[in-house]
Amino acid sequence: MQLATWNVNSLAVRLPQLLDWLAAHPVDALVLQETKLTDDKFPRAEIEAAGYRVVFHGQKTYNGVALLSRSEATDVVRNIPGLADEQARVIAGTVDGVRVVGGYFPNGQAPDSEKFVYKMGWLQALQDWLRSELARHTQLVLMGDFNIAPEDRDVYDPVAWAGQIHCTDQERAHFRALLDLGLVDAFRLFEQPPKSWSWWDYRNLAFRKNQGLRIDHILVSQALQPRVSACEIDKAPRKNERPSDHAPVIVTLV
DNA sequence: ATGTCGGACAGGGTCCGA
Repeated sequence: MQLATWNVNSLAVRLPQLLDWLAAHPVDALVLQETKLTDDKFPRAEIEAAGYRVVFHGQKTYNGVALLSRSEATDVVRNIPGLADEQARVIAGTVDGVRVVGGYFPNGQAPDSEKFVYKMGWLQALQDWLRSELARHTQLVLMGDFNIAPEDRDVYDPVAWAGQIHCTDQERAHFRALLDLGLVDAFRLFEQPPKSWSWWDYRNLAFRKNQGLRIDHILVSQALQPRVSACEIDKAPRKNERPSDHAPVIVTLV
Protein backbone atom coordinates (compact mmCIF):
# COMPACT_ATOMS: atom_id res chain seq x y z
CA MET A 1 0.00 0.00 0.00
CA GLN A 2 1.29 3.43 -0.91
CA LEU A 3 0.18 6.79 0.41
CA ALA A 4 1.34 10.20 -0.77
CA THR A 5 1.03 13.93 -0.28
CA TRP A 6 1.50 16.75 -2.76
CA ASN A 7 1.01 20.49 -2.56
CA VAL A 8 0.00 21.16 -6.17
CA ASN A 9 -0.24 24.98 -5.92
CA SER A 10 -3.46 25.22 -7.95
CA LEU A 11 -5.15 22.06 -9.10
CA ALA A 12 -6.60 23.91 -12.09
CA VAL A 13 -3.07 24.47 -13.38
CA ARG A 14 -1.60 21.16 -12.23
CA LEU A 15 -4.40 18.69 -13.13
CA PRO A 16 -2.61 17.32 -16.23
CA GLN A 17 0.55 16.77 -14.17
CA LEU A 18 -1.47 15.14 -11.41
CA LEU A 19 -3.03 12.68 -13.85
CA ASP A 20 0.38 11.91 -15.37
CA TRP A 21 1.82 11.39 -11.92
CA LEU A 22 -0.97 9.06 -10.84
CA ALA A 23 -0.51 7.00 -14.00
CA ALA A 24 3.17 6.56 -13.11
CA HIS A 25 2.55 6.22 -9.35
CA PRO A 26 -0.76 4.45 -8.80
CA VAL A 27 -0.78 5.11 -5.06
CA ASP A 28 -3.69 3.90 -2.94
CA ALA A 29 -4.32 7.33 -1.46
CA LEU A 30 -3.07 10.83 -2.13
CA VAL A 31 -3.75 14.06 -0.27
CA LEU A 32 -3.49 17.37 -2.10
CA GLN A 33 -2.96 20.86 -0.76
CA GLU A 34 -3.49 24.31 -2.24
CA THR A 35 -6.09 23.15 -4.72
CA LYS A 36 -7.33 26.78 -4.76
CA LEU A 37 -10.75 25.71 -6.07
CA THR A 38 -14.25 26.05 -4.76
CA ASP A 39 -15.98 22.68 -4.57
CA ASP A 40 -18.20 23.42 -7.57
CA LYS A 41 -15.09 23.77 -9.72
CA PHE A 42 -13.33 20.62 -8.49
CA PRO A 43 -12.32 18.30 -11.39
CA ARG A 44 -14.07 15.28 -9.95
CA ALA A 45 -14.86 13.61 -13.28
CA GLU A 46 -11.25 13.69 -14.50
CA ILE A 47 -9.98 12.20 -11.26
CA GLU A 48 -12.67 9.52 -11.16
CA ALA A 49 -11.85 8.65 -14.76
CA ALA A 50 -8.30 7.96 -13.57
CA GLY A 51 -9.66 5.34 -11.17
CA TYR A 52 -9.87 7.32 -7.95
CA ARG A 53 -12.59 8.25 -5.53
CA VAL A 54 -12.20 11.77 -4.25
CA VAL A 55 -13.43 13.97 -1.43
CA PHE A 56 -12.45 17.59 -1.13
CA HIS A 57 -12.78 20.79 0.82
CA GLY A 58 -11.98 23.98 -0.99
CA GLN A 59 -12.43 27.72 -1.13
CA LYS A 60 -11.78 30.52 -3.56
CA THR A 61 -8.19 31.63 -4.27
CA TYR A 62 -6.46 30.13 -1.25
CA ASN A 63 -5.87 26.81 0.51
CA GLY A 64 -8.07 23.84 -0.40
CA VAL A 65 -7.43 20.14 0.24
CA ALA A 66 -8.47 16.83 -1.29
CA LEU A 67 -8.21 13.11 -0.57
CA LEU A 68 -7.97 10.77 -3.54
CA SER A 69 -8.20 7.03 -2.95
CA ARG A 70 -8.63 3.79 -4.85
CA SER A 71 -11.07 2.53 -2.21
CA GLU A 72 -13.81 4.77 -0.92
CA ALA A 73 -12.83 6.91 2.05
CA THR A 74 -15.23 6.61 4.98
CA ASP A 75 -15.89 8.78 8.02
CA VAL A 76 -14.76 11.86 6.10
CA VAL A 77 -13.99 14.95 8.15
CA ARG A 78 -13.43 18.44 6.80
CA ASN A 79 -11.29 20.79 8.89
CA ILE A 80 -10.50 20.35 12.57
CA PRO A 81 -13.64 19.54 14.56
CA GLY A 82 -14.27 22.21 17.17
CA LEU A 83 -12.02 24.80 15.51
CA ALA A 84 -13.88 27.71 13.94
CA ASP A 85 -11.80 28.17 10.80
CA GLU A 86 -12.82 29.78 7.54
CA GLN A 87 -9.75 28.38 5.83
CA ALA A 88 -10.00 24.98 4.12
CA ARG A 89 -6.95 23.16 5.45
CA VAL A 90 -7.82 19.61 6.53
CA ILE A 91 -9.47 16.56 5.05
CA ALA A 92 -9.51 13.16 6.70
CA GLY A 93 -10.95 9.78 5.87
CA THR A 94 -10.45 6.09 6.52
CA VAL A 95 -8.98 4.20 3.56
CA ASP A 96 -8.44 0.43 3.71
CA GLY A 97 -8.38 0.54 7.50
CA VAL A 98 -5.92 3.42 7.73
CA ARG A 99 -7.02 6.78 9.07
CA VAL A 100 -5.61 9.28 6.58
CA VAL A 101 -5.36 12.92 7.70
CA GLY A 102 -4.29 15.45 5.07
CA GLY A 103 -3.33 18.93 6.15
CA TYR A 104 -2.29 22.22 4.65
CA PHE A 105 -0.72 23.81 7.68
CA PRO A 106 -0.72 27.63 7.85
CA ASN A 107 2.34 29.31 6.41
CA GLY A 108 2.63 31.82 9.22
CA GLN A 109 4.26 34.53 7.08
CA ALA A 110 6.67 35.84 9.76
CA PRO A 111 7.20 35.12 13.45
CA ASP A 112 5.97 38.58 14.49
CA SER A 113 2.82 38.50 12.37
CA GLU A 114 -0.87 37.91 13.08
CA LYS A 115 -0.66 34.94 10.73
CA PHE A 116 1.92 33.36 13.02
CA VAL A 117 -0.49 33.69 15.94
CA TYR A 118 -3.12 31.94 13.80
CA LYS A 119 -0.60 29.23 12.93
CA MET A 120 0.14 28.56 16.61
CA GLY A 121 -3.55 28.29 17.47
CA TRP A 122 -4.17 26.03 14.50
CA LEU A 123 -1.29 23.74 15.46
CA GLN A 124 -2.59 23.47 19.02
CA ALA A 125 -6.08 22.62 17.77
CA LEU A 126 -4.64 20.01 15.41
CA GLN A 127 -2.69 18.42 18.24
CA ASP A 128 -5.74 18.31 20.51
CA TRP A 129 -7.88 16.75 17.80
CA LEU A 130 -5.25 14.22 16.75
CA ARG A 131 -4.93 12.98 20.30
CA SER A 132 -8.54 11.83 20.13
CA GLU A 133 -8.20 10.57 16.56
CA LEU A 134 -5.27 8.39 17.61
CA ALA A 135 -7.31 7.02 20.50
CA ARG A 136 -9.94 5.92 18.00
CA HIS A 137 -7.67 4.88 15.12
CA THR A 138 -4.46 3.08 15.98
CA GLN A 139 -3.45 3.01 12.32
CA LEU A 140 -3.16 6.66 11.37
CA VAL A 141 -1.16 8.74 8.91
CA LEU A 142 -0.84 12.52 9.14
CA MET A 143 0.58 13.99 5.98
CA GLY A 144 0.68 17.21 4.05
CA ASP A 145 2.41 20.55 3.76
CA PHE A 146 3.35 21.25 7.37
CA ASN A 147 5.16 24.52 6.60
CA ILE A 148 7.65 23.45 9.28
CA ALA A 149 11.25 22.36 8.75
CA PRO A 150 11.65 20.15 11.82
CA GLU A 151 15.45 20.23 12.12
CA ASP A 152 18.42 22.12 10.73
CA ARG A 153 19.20 19.22 8.40
CA ASP A 154 15.86 19.99 6.73
CA VAL A 155 17.08 23.45 5.68
CA TYR A 156 19.59 24.26 2.91
CA ASP A 157 21.04 27.20 4.85
CA PRO A 158 20.16 26.77 8.54
CA VAL A 159 22.19 29.80 9.57
CA ALA A 160 20.34 32.14 7.21
CA TRP A 161 17.01 30.57 8.16
CA ALA A 162 17.57 30.50 11.94
CA GLY A 163 14.49 31.89 13.64
CA GLN A 164 12.78 32.54 10.31
CA ILE A 165 9.32 31.28 9.42
CA HIS A 166 9.21 27.45 9.08
CA CYS A 167 12.26 27.22 11.38
CA THR A 168 11.28 28.92 14.65
CA ASP A 169 11.58 27.14 17.98
CA GLN A 170 7.82 27.46 18.46
CA GLU A 171 7.00 25.73 15.17
CA ARG A 172 9.55 23.00 15.83
CA ALA A 173 8.15 22.48 19.32
CA HIS A 174 4.72 21.93 17.78
CA PHE A 175 6.21 19.40 15.36
CA ARG A 176 7.79 17.53 18.26
CA ALA A 177 4.49 17.66 20.13
CA LEU A 178 2.90 15.81 17.22
CA LEU A 179 5.64 13.16 17.47
CA ASP A 180 4.99 12.98 21.22
CA LEU A 181 1.40 11.95 20.49
CA GLY A 182 2.87 8.72 19.14
CA LEU A 183 3.71 9.63 15.56
CA VAL A 184 6.92 8.93 13.65
CA ASP A 185 8.49 10.86 10.77
CA ALA A 186 8.44 8.14 8.09
CA PHE A 187 11.12 9.88 6.01
CA ARG A 188 13.64 9.62 8.84
CA LEU A 189 13.08 5.89 9.31
CA PHE A 190 15.40 5.41 6.35
CA GLU A 191 18.78 6.58 5.20
CA GLN A 192 18.16 9.51 2.87
CA PRO A 193 20.30 11.49 0.49
CA PRO A 194 21.73 14.57 2.24
CA LYS A 195 20.08 17.84 1.23
CA SER A 196 16.68 16.23 0.69
CA TRP A 197 14.02 18.92 0.31
CA SER A 198 10.34 18.90 -0.59
CA TRP A 199 9.98 22.60 -1.47
CA TRP A 200 12.08 25.03 -3.45
CA ASP A 201 11.22 28.71 -3.88
CA TYR A 202 10.26 29.63 -7.43
CA ARG A 203 12.74 32.49 -7.21
CA ASN A 204 16.51 32.64 -7.42
CA LEU A 205 16.89 29.43 -9.42
CA ALA A 206 16.41 27.67 -6.10
CA PHE A 207 15.59 24.28 -7.57
CA ARG A 208 18.53 24.32 -9.94
CA LYS A 209 20.78 25.20 -7.01
CA ASN A 210 18.98 22.72 -4.74
CA GLN A 211 18.20 25.42 -2.20
CA GLY A 212 15.11 24.13 -0.45
CA LEU A 213 13.40 23.04 2.71
CA ARG A 214 11.81 19.78 3.82
CA ILE A 215 8.40 21.00 4.95
CA ASP A 216 6.13 18.29 3.49
CA HIS A 217 5.89 15.32 5.81
CA ILE A 218 4.33 11.92 6.42
CA LEU A 219 3.93 10.97 10.06
CA VAL A 220 2.74 7.47 10.91
CA SER A 221 1.33 6.13 14.15
CA GLN A 222 3.42 3.69 16.17
CA ALA A 223 1.06 0.84 15.28
CA LEU A 224 1.73 1.56 11.60
CA GLN A 225 5.48 2.02 11.87
CA PRO A 226 6.36 -1.70 11.50
CA ARG A 227 4.54 -1.69 8.15
CA VAL A 228 6.59 1.18 6.70
CA SER A 229 9.07 -0.16 4.15
CA ALA A 230 10.04 3.03 2.28
CA CYS A 231 9.53 6.76 2.21
CA GLU A 232 10.83 9.12 -0.44
CA ILE A 233 10.47 12.51 -2.04
CA ASP A 234 9.76 12.39 -5.77
CA LYS A 235 11.65 15.32 -7.26
CA ALA A 236 10.64 14.49 -10.82
CA PRO A 237 7.50 16.68 -10.99
CA ARG A 238 9.55 19.68 -9.84
CA LYS A 239 11.50 19.39 -13.10
CA ASN A 240 8.36 19.97 -15.16
CA GLU A 241 8.23 23.03 -17.38
CA ARG A 242 5.52 24.52 -15.19
CA PRO A 243 5.92 22.85 -11.81
CA SER A 244 4.42 23.24 -8.40
CA ASP A 245 6.99 24.60 -5.98
CA HIS A 246 6.51 21.40 -3.91
CA ALA A 247 7.43 17.79 -4.70
CA PRO A 248 5.28 14.78 -3.70
CA VAL A 249 6.28 12.56 -0.79
CA ILE A 250 5.40 8.84 -0.89
CA VAL A 251 5.30 6.22 1.86
CA THR A 252 5.11 2.49 1.22
CA LEU A 253 3.41 0.14 3.70
CA VAL A 254 3.67 -3.63 3.57
C1' DA B 1 18.22 39.75 -6.32
C1' DT B 2 11.72 42.72 -3.48
C1' DG B 3 14.72 37.38 -7.96
C1' DT B 4 8.59 33.85 -9.39
C1' DC B 5 4.40 31.86 -9.53
C1' DG B 6 -0.94 31.74 -9.12
C1' DG B 7 -5.52 33.94 -8.52
C1' DA B 8 -8.65 37.98 -8.34
C1' DC B 9 -10.30 41.78 -10.42
C1' DA B 10 -10.97 43.23 -14.66
C1' DG B 11 -10.55 43.29 -19.35
C1' DG B 12 -4.29 45.43 -18.30
C1' DG B 13 -1.69 45.91 -14.75
C1' DT B 14 -1.48 45.63 -10.00
C1' DC B 15 -2.17 43.48 -5.60
C1' DC B 16 -1.89 39.65 -2.17
C1' DG B 17 -0.13 35.26 -0.59
C1' DA B 18 3.30 31.96 -0.67
